[in-house]
Amino acid sequence: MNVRTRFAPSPTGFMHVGNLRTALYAWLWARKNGGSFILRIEDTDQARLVEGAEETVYRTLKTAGMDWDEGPDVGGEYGPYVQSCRKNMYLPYAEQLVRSGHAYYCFCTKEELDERRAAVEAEGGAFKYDKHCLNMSREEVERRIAEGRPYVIRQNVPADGEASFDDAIFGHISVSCSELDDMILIKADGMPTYNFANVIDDHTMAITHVLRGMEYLSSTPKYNLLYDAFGWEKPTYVHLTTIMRDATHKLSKRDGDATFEDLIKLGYLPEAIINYLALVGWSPGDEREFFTMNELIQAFSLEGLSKSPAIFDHNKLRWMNAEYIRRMDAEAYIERALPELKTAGVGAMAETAEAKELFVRILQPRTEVFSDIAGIVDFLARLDEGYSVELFTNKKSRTNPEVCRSVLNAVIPMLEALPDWTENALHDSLLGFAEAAGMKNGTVLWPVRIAMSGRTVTPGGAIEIAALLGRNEALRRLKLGLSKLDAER
RNA sequence: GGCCCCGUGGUCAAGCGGUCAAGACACCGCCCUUUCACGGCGGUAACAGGAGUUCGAUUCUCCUCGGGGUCACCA
Repeated sequence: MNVRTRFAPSPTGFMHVGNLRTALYAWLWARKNGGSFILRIEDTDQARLVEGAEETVYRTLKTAGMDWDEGPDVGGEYGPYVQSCRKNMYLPYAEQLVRSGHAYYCFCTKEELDERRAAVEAEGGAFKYDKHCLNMSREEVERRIAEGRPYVIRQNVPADGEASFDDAIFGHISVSCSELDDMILIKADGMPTYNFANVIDDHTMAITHVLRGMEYLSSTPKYNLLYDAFGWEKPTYVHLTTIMRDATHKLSKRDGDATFEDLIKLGYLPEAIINYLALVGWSPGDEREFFTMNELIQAFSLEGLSKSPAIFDHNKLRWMNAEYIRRMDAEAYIERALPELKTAGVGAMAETAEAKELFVRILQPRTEVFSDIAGIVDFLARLDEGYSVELFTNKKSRTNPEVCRSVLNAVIPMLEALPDWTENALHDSLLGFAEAAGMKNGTVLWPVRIAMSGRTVTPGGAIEIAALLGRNEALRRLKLGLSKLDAER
């Protein structure tokens, strides 16, 4: 079988990660089977169009590493790929259903319907269209159409019997026809509804596997009535579980959950996001966790798809992103980190090859997300001189104000006399002093690092920081630290 | 509310009648160490509840409970 899958977003805004995962699974399934992945834009709701949303879809898919064989921008044999451009294709199919008795014209206005709905709901009932226009004579229908009265075309759902379909992961789903409403196929503006356009498009585009969100699970039996009415072969349905923010809320842009592009801006790597996302709701069945796109294509299977919703775990995404960052080579890392260093105001410190290497060494194992960097290194650009003298006291390093004062008093002139301000020289000098003084390394290095950073937690240690700061600034900070200690006496 | 779907540690998730119920994230402890991080080692922690079926249920069935979805001229 020539597998054809599609991703059919409506251009109503940004692409959240749930959508992206749907696209990913559809893409993987097509690629795994040597089939085609089709991009289709579902813009039948003219009121909800959002400027630029289509480009966002293209951009997101591309940076996520997915390509498409057919779509609005690349064309294809089954075009057009934008539903509004296919507008004229749907009506004939709807009329065919009218002729075969599977659909009918309806002249009830939205206002009338709202009224009836309100009345029924006021009594606690669930409104269902009452087939009010079903038995209108042909002549009457034609007369009204000739008068120019607005109308819709509705599906004529049988009064009884079962509607059902088979889902690749949920199995047989069956619902009684009496539960089903006569859904609108063609709207008053002549546009098809999503429900109808979907059936027509999936069929005319020869889609073999429909991967889409869970929210369509309960309406799919209705679609199948349509397939049966046309006598068409049904695609394989694969309904994907929802990605949740927590146990009771799904992820949504509206509630401030990050979109794919938000995550990219925050400094997440596309490969890490995709890798993580693939694992939310799908398992390869073994213990592997790291996948390249090609490995995902190999490993992907419908059987590995989960039936229950999954909560999006930012924590784990962060961890996975950190893993990807650690695996970058130094060159790629510094290229990505440099802009962050610049915004932190330490770009000038990262100009030489040695300095770059040093930054990579201290930063790469500590970077979970690139946007973290600025906050980690900003102290290098500017010392917050108001730091508390209490920072000098650290039990594990066996320091107290008295010890720190004497260390700094000894170390400042020693470093001033250092011929070369290099990591090696600083290392030998500082550790040599510790040994000579019979102190733990930490006892010497702690006050030096605190004075130079004003922080208890820093990337790298005293030696690295001193090297980065350079002789003048490092000594200035050491002297400042000493004077703070003296002032406390 | 009707209908549909789901229910293994805090989270992801393996399991598909017989397991001491994997693994990962997070958390905790220890080691390494120039703080933190990285790395190494170890630990806490789960089959929602109740009936069945069966020699035997996490696994099959039913009920309860919990959660989600859906009931638009939105997709």
